[in-house]
Amino acid sequence: MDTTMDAVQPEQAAQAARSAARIRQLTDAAARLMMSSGSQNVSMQAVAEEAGVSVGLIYRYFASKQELVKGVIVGVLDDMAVRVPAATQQVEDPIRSLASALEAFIRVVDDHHAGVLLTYRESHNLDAEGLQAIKDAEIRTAQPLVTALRQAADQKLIRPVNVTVFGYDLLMMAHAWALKYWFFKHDTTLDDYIAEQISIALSAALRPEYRQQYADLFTDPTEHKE
Amino acid sequence: MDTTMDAVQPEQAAQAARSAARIRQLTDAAARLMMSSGSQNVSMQAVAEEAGVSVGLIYRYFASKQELVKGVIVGVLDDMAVRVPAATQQVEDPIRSLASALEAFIRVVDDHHAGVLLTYRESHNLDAEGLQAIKDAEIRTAQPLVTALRQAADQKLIRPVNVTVFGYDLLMMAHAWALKYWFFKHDTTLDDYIAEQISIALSAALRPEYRQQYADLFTDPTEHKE
Amino acid sequence: MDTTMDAVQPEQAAQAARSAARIRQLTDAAARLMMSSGSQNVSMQAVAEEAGVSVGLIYRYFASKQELVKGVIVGVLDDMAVRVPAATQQVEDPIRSLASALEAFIRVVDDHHAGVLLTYRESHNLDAEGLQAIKDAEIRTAQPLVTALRQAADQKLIRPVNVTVFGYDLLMMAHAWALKYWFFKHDTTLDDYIAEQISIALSAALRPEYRQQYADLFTDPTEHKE
Amino acid sequence: MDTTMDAVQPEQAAQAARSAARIRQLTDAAARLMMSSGSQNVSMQAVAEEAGVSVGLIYRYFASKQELVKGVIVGVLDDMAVRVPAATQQVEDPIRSLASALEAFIRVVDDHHAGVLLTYRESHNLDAEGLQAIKDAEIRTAQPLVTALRQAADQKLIRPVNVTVFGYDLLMMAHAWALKYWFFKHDTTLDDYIAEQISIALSAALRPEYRQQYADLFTDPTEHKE
DNA sequence: AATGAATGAGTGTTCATTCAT
DNA sequence: TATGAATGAACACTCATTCAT
Repeated sequence: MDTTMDAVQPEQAAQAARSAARIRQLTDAAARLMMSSGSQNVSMQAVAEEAGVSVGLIYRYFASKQELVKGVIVGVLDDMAVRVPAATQQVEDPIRSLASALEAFIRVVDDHHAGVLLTYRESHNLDAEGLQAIKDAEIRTAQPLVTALRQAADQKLIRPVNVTVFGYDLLMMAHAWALKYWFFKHDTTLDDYIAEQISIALSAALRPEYRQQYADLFTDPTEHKE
Repeated sequence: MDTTMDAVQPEQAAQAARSAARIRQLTDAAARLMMSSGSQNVSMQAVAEEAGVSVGLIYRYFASKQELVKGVIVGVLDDMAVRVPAATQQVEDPIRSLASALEAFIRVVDDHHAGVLLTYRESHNLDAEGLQAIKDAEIRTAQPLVTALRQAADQKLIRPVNVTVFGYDLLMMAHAWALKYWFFKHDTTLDDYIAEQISIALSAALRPEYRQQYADLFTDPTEHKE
Repeated sequence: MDTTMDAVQPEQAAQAARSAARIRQLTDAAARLMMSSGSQNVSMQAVAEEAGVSVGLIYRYFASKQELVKGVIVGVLDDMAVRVPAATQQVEDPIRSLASALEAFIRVVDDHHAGVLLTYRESHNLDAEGLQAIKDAEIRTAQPLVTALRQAADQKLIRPVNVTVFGYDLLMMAHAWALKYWFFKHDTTLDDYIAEQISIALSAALRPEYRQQYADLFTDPTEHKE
Repeated sequence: MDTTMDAVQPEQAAQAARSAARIRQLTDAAARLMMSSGSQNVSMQAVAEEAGVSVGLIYRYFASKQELVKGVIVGVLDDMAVRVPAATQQVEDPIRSLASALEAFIRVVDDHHAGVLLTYRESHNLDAEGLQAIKDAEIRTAQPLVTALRQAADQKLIRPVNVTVFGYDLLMMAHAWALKYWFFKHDTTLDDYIAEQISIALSAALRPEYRQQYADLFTDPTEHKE
C-alpha cells in the first residue's frame, strides 16, 4: 500500500531495469545456443531452459521467436557499433586514424566472431523492419572507417577514391576475419592479418609521396614475403 | 538379340545421363525455393511440388534433406569454379588478366547472386564432409585471381604483397556485390562497381611506375566527386 | 500466504499424482488399440485421439513410441505381478496353495488375455533395457508358483523335480490359455481348463501316497471320456 | 518353334518348378530378414535386395506384403509339420514313442528357434484365411504327440487324461524352448531340458505301476536335484 | 511476473504398390 | 518374366504459441 504511492517513479525505473536485465538474460541465452546451432535449430523451449526460465516468460518480453532472433542480432550489432568507434577516439592523424580504425574493427570482429557469422546466417529470417535495423547498425559500424577516409581525402593524403565502395571494402576485410577464419587460421595470426590488411589498404589509398612518412604501417618494405 | 549384348554400355550411359538430369532438376527446384526463403523454411514437399515430382523420388537421389542442400550449394559453387576461369582464358598480360579475372568474378557473382548468399547462409547446416567440399570449391574459385597475382608478382609488375590475403580480399570484393547488394544497389551500377574495385585493387598492388601503362583500368584519376 | 510455504510438498505430490494419472490414461488408451491391432499398426495420432489428448502431450510423458509400448507392456505385467500373489495369500497347505496359485494365474491370464498376447507380440520391438524389464516382470509373476513348489518339495509332498523347469511349465499352462485360446474356446470352458491343468500338474508332481488326500483336486479319476 | 509344340507338358512342369524355386528363394530371403527384425520392419525393397531380385518381381509371386508374410510363416510351419512326424516313425512302444515324439519336437523347435518366435509374433498381421492356415499347420505338428498319447491310453499305460489339453501342454513345453530360451539358456542345455520335460510329462501321465519299466526315461530317480 | 502443461499444424522420412519398359 | 523408377499416403516426432493457474 505505502510502496505503491510514494515510490512510483523509483518503482518504474526499477522495473525498467529489471526488464532490461531479463531481455539481456534471454538474448544472451539465445545467442549462446544459436551460435553453435543456427537459430532455426534452437527451440524456444531450449532457450527457456538455457536461461533458466519458463517458455511463457519469453513471450512476455518477445512477441515471437522472430522478435527474439532480431533481439539477439541487433544486440550483437549494437555492441559492435559502440566498440568500434570507442577503439578509435584519440588519434589525430587521419592516416593513422584510418589504420587504427581498421585494426580496431578487425579486433572487434575477432571478439565477436560468432556474432558476425550470426548476422550473415540469420538476418534473412527477419521481417523488413528487423532487416532494416540490422542494415542500419552495420552502416553505423562502418562510419569510423568512412570518417577517417574522408578526413584523409580532405587533406589530400590519399588518392581520390570512391569512399563508399572503399569503405565497404575495409568493412569486408574486417568481416572476412570471421567469415573466412576457417581459411586463415591455419597460417595467419590475428596480428599478421591486421598488419597485412593495413598495408594493403594504405597501398591502395595513400599517395606515393607520403609512403615514407607512414613506412611503419607497411609490412615488409624492402623485399616480398609469401 | 545383338542389342542385348553391345548395348550394355549405352544403356548404362543413358541411365547415368537420366540420373544426372534428375539431380539437376531437383537441385534447381530446391535452389529456386531456398534462395527466397532459406533452406530451413523449404520443405521437401515444397521441393517435390516445385520440381513436379513426388517426395519419395527426391529420396532416391538424395539420402536426406541435408544432402539435398549440399547438392544445391555444391552445384552453385561448381558452376562458379567453371565459369570464372573460363572468363579469363585468353588474356596474356598479368595485370590485364588480373583485372579481367576480377571483373569476371564479380559478373559471375552477379549472375549467381542468390547462390552466393546461399553459401553464406546454409553451409553451417552441413556435416563436416559437406562443409569441406564447399570450402574446397570456394578456394578453387579464388584460384584464377591468385594465379594472375603470382604472375604479376613474378614479373615485378606489382608490389610485394601477401598473395593469399590479397587474393581473398579480391574474392570478398566479388562476394560483397551479392552480400552487400542491398547497400550498393541504390547508387552503384554493376559496371561502376566493377570499375571502382578494379581501380582500387590495382592501386593497392600495381607499382607506381606502371600506372600510366594501365591508365585505362583506373577510374577518373584527375577529377572525381568529393 | 501460509499456503505458499507449507504447500510445497503437497504441490509436488499433486503434480506426481496428475502425472501418474496421465500416464495411466495414455497407456490405457494405447493398450486398448494395440490389443486389437498390434503396436506397429497403431499410430501415435490414433493413441492421442483414443486418449482424447494431443499428439504432443504423449511426448511429454513418453520419449518415443517405443517407450509408450514399453509402458503398456510393463503396466500389464506389473498388474499381473500384483494380482497373482494376491490371489494366493491365505492358503497354508503347499499343495492346495500350488493349485490355488495355478488357478489364480490362469484366471488372471483370462482377465489379461490381450495383455498376455501383447507381451509375446511386441516385446521384440523394445530396446535391451525394456526387454529386461519385461523379463524381470515375467519372472516375478512366476514366483508364487515356484514358492509353492518349493514348500511342497520341502515337505516331501511332491516328487523331486526341477523346480525351475516345472515352474515355467505351469506358467506356460497359464499363458497357453491366452496363446491357444483359439484352440480351446470351442470345447473347453475356463473352469474345465483350470481343473484339467491342476489335475495334470498335480499328477506330475504329487507323490502317489498323497493322492487320496487331495482327490478333490483331480478330475474324474475313474471314468473319463476316451 | 519346335520346343513350343512337343514339349508342352515338360515346359509346364519346368515352369512350375522354376516358380516353386522362386517362391522358396523369396520366402527364404524374407524369413532371414524378418527373424532378426520382425516383419513390419522389413520392407519389400529390403526383401528384394536380399533375394537379389527386383521389387516388382516379388509382386508377381505374392499379391501383397501380407501374402509374403503368410508364405514365410506357413513355410516354417509346414517344414515343422513334416519334420516332427518324420522324427517319430519307427518306435513301437507307445510310452517310448511319446517320449521320442516330445524329444523330436523340442529338437525341431531348437532347429526352428526363430521360426517358432515368428509364428507368435507375426500371425496377427494375417487375414482370417492365413490365420486359419497357421492354426491348421500348428495342429498338424501336435498330431504325433496326440497319437502317441491315444495309443498309450488305449493300452492303459497312462492315467485317464484330457488328451487335448495334455497334448497342448506338451506342445507348449516344446515351444517354450524357443519362447523362453532367454530364461533357460543360462543354466539348462538342450539335452537337460529334453530330459526334464520327458520326466515331467511321464510323471504326469504314466500309471505308477509302470514306472520301473521306464525308469530310464526319468531324471534323477533316487534323489532330488535342484 | 511467472510457470509449464497442452495444443496441433507442420516436417522429414519410409515403404507398399504400380507400371512403363 | 523381370526391372526399378516413380508414386503418395502415412507416420513419428518437433516446436511455436497459448492459457489456466
